Amino acid sequence: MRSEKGHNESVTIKRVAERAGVSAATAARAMGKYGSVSEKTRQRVLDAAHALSYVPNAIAKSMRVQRTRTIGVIIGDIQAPFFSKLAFAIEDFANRQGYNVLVCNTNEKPERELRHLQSLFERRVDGIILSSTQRFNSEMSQDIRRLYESEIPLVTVDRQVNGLKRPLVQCNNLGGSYQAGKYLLGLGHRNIGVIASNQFVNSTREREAGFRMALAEYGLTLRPGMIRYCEESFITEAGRQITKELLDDNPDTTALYLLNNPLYRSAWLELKARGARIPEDISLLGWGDVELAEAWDITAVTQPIQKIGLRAAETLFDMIDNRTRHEDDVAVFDTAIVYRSSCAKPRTG
Amino acid sequence: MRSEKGHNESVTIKRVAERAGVSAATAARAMGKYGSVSEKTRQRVLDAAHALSYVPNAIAKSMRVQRTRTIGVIIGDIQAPFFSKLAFAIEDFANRQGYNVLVCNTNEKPERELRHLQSLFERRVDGIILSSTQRFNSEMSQDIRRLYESEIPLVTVDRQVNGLKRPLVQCNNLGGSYQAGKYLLGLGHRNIGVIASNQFVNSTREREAGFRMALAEYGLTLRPGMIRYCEESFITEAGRQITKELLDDNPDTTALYLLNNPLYRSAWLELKARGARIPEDISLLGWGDVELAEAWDITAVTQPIQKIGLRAAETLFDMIDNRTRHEDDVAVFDTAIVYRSSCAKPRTG
DNA sequence: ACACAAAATGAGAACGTTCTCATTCCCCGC
DNA sequence: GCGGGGAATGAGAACGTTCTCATTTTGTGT
Repeated sequence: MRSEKGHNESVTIKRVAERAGVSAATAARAMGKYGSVSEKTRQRVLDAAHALSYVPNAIAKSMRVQRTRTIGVIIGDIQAPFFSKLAFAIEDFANRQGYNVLVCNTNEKPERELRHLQSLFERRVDGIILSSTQRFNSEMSQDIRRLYESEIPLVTVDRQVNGLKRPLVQCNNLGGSYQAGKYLLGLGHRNIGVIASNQFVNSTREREAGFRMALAEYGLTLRPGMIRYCEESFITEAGRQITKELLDDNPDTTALYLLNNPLYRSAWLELKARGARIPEDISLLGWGDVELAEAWDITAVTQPIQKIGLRAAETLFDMIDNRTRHEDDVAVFDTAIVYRSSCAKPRTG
Repeated sequence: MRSEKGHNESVTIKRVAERAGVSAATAARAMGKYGSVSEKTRQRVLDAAHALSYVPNAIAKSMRVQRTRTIGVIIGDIQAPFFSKLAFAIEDFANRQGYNVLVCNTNEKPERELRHLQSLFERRVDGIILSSTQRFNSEMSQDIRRLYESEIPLVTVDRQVNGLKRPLVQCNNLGGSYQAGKYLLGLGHRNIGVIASNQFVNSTREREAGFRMALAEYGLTLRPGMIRYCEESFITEAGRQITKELLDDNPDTTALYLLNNPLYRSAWLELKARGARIPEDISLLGWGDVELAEAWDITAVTQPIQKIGLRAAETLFDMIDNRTRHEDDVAVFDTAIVYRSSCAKPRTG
C-alpha cells in the first residue's frame, strides 16, 4: 500500500491533474477555494495530490496573483531585546494571517538599510515595517526617498522619519522622559547627569526634550557637560568612558539618567568601579526595562513593546487588505516607570 | 532635469527595453551578467531603467531560474538570547551571499514547526536551518518526516533530530556538562541539585548524561529527586516552584546546576527568597552565558553561538552552491566555563 | 571587394500558477 | 421530447523574467 515515489523532481499541478484525469484548471479549482467542482473530482484531485506529495509552488502563485504573502521587517539589530521582542510580536501576528516575515538587520547602517529596502522591493513583499536608521536632520538620498515614498504599504516604528507621510507607531518618548525627569527632580535631585547613545535618532532627541521640559518646570536648564553622547553605542567601554568623564567633570552629580538601554552595563560598571553605592551615593534611572535593569534592581522607564509591534502589524495589514493609507496616523503608547531601589533622595538633602 | 514619473504601476523589463529601443532579451542581457551587448546599448538600457525607476521582479526571476535566494530559519523563539544571536549570525552571513532570511518562530510547538516547514517548502526557499522541536523519542509523523527528508538543503542546529541524515551543528553538551560537573565535584560538592527545562530535547538529555558521567567518576550516581524537570519552561514561577521543591526535599543540597538558561531567574528568585547566600550557603552554576548570568555574577557554561550560526550557514550554502550533501557531518563546538563568584566550596568542608 | 568569424541582437519558449471565457454536461419542468 | 439553465469542465492567456537558438550586424584579413 505504499504510495509510489514519483521522484519529487517538480511535481506540478499539471501532473496532479493528469493523474486525476482532469485539466489543470479543474485541479486548481479543486484545491483552491473558488469556482465549483463536483465532490467526486475534488476527491480524486486531492488524492492524486497526496499520492504525488504535491507541494504548491508559492512563487508561481505569487507571480500570477501579484501578491507574495510576505512582509519585511527592517530593524537595527535582532540581538537587541527591544527589536527581538518587536520582531516576535510582528511575526506572531503575521503568521496568523498566513504571512511570512523577512527579517533584515541594518546594524544601524543607512547603506544596509538601503540595500535591504531595495531587496524587499525586488521581492515584491506586500508590506514593510521599518525602524529607520536615517538621522533626524540629514538629507535623505534620492534613492531612499524614492523607496520610502513608493506605493507599497509601509509602517514606521519606534523612530520617525522626518517629513515622511507614513504611519508611525512609537512610545511616548517625550512624555515618558518628562515623567522620569519629574520623578528625579521630585526626589530632590538638581544635578542630574544624562547619557545617551544613538544621538541622531528621533527617539533619543525626544527623550532629551522631555527631560528638558521637566527641568524647565523647576526653573532649571540642562547645563552643557551634564549631557554626554556616546557615538560608539554598542561598545560597553565607550559608554563607560563617557560616564567616567561626566562624573569626573561634575563631582556634584547626584543622579544619572540613561537615555538608551545599551548603557546600563556601561554606567553600572563605572559606578561600581568608583565604589559608588546605589542609591546612597548616586541614583540611577534608565530607559528600557530590560533584563539587566531587573537583575540590578534599577528603576526604569518601560515601553509596551508587544503592543507597539502588534499595532504596527495591525496597521500594516489594514493597509494591505483594505488599501487604506493611514498617511498621518501616529500611534503613541504610554510608557511607565518601574520603580525599583536605584533611586532615592540625594546625599545632601 | 526631473525624471519623468512613469507611474510605477508595474514597470517591467519590457517597458525598459521599449524605451531603450531594444528587445526585452537585450535589455535583460544589459542588466544581467551574461551574453554580450555593445557598450552603447548597455548604457541606453541602464539609463532607461533608471529613468523609469525600474525595480527588477525577483519573483519572476525566481520562477525562471528556479532559485529564490532565500533561506528559512526555524527556531524556538527569537526572543531567547540564544536564538536571536544565532539568527543574527545566520542573517549576516546570508546577506553577504545576497540572500534574505525568513525567520520562523515555533514557540517550541511541533505543529507550528510543521506549518512553517510546509510554508517554506511552498515558497521554494533554497535552504533551511532548523532547530527542531521534535521530542527525542516520539515517533515523527509521516508528514514531517517527508519534509525533513526532502531534497532541499537542510542543516539542523543545536538540537539533533533522531535518525535524520542531515548535517548537525551544535556545541559539546556532553563534554561541557561533564566539565561543569567535575568542577563542582572538584570543589567538594556531593549533593548537587539539577534543574532542567525542556526535558525532551536532545541537548538537555546530553547535558544530563555528561553530568552523570562526572558523577560516575566520583563513584556517585544522580539520586532521583536531585534532578527535576520543569515542563512549563518559560514561566519563571514554574521553575521557581521546582527549585523550591528540590531544596525543600533535599536540605543537604550544597550546589545547584541549571541545565537551561531560562532557569537563572527562577533559581535566583527562590534562593534570594529563602535568604540563601551565594556562594556561602549554596553554589550556583548555569548553562548559557546570558546577560543575567553576568549581571548576577553567576558561573556559567558558555557556548560559541556566533560560531555555531556561522558554521550552520556555511554548511548550508555549501550544500546550496555545490550540491554537496554533508549527510553525516556533525560539527561540535567546545564550550567553556566562565568562572565567576557563584561557586565555592560547600559549607561543610 | 569578398568571405567569414565574431559580436550583437531578436523571437519566443519556458517556469507553475490562476482565472476568464467558452463549452459541454446534466437535470428538470413542461 | 425538447428547451433552458445552472453546474462542471477545459482551453489558453497572463504574470515578468531568462536563456536558447536563429538571425543580423559588424569587423577583419586577403
